Amino acid sequence: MQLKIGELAQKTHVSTATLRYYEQCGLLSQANRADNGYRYYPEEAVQQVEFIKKAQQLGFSLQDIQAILRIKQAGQQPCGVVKQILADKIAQVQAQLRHLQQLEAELLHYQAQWQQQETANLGGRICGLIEEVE
Amino acid sequence: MQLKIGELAQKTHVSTATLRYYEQCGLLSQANRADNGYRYYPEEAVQQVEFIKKAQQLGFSLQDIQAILRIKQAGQQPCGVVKQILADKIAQVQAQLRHLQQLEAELLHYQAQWQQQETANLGGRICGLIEEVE
DNA sequence: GTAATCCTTAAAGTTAACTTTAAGGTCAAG
DNA sequence: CTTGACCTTAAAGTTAACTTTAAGGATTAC
Repeated sequence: MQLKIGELAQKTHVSTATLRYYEQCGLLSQANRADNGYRYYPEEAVQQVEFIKKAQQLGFSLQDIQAILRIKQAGQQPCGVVKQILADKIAQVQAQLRHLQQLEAELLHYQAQWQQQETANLGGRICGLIEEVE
Repeated sequence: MQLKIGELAQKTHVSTATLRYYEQCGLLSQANRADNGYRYYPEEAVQQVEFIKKAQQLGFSLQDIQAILRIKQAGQQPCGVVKQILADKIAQVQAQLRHLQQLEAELLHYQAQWQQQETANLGGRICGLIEEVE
């Protein structure tokens, strides 16, 4: 069951233009072409696009993702270069995790602080911020 | 001890052009001006710039960071709107944490798998990836 | 006092990741 | 057999977050 580009677009919620762009960037290479020139994608393309989107949400650039995809696709015969890329990526992810956890703690702290104030004495005071929120 | 823009730039490893740009975006407002027009920053500006950089590394846009800064600066009199922004931000951060943890697990899995192969039977085989690495 | 270094602004240029436009070929329905 | 939805490419436009350039005034070092 091969997918035309529009079908892949629908399934992944990514525009056809973006899919062609990903191909151009080397993130999505395996589209077979029919005689009329149409691209036909295998089912796995759906997971691949979803992976790209997820990785992007985590703050990776398309170049980063290309490197990660190479790692994933290698699967069987890795070499030193690729291992190094993977080790770097893991270190980055772990650093990011630590920072995010710290930010989470900070934000939760503010939330808790405000919850307290709410239940305390803020009778009819106006929030000085509303005007600045666009 | 007020800092000139170049001094703030040195302390934060952010270019003077970027600092002016942040001011223009409303992320850095409190620079006092001397008679000659020079900006003079209070010491706290250093933490503020560092916060911006950290948040950025976590994948927040300058707009996001503006919203977070408002939350932090509010500190005392929050209102419903701001609380909502904070709650959203916490949810986002937590979702991001979950995804990152999953990615970490995946990458660690590949790393472990490869380590095993290494110690096994890969006698003199060439890594099929090297050519593809640009 | 003059050269190097720092500051000012406004505006143009850059890169990533797209989106939009233009100009055209293909296919399925009526 | 033509209309509308889908596909093709190449190229130009967009947005965020900067950087660079240009033109000029202020400060510091000798």
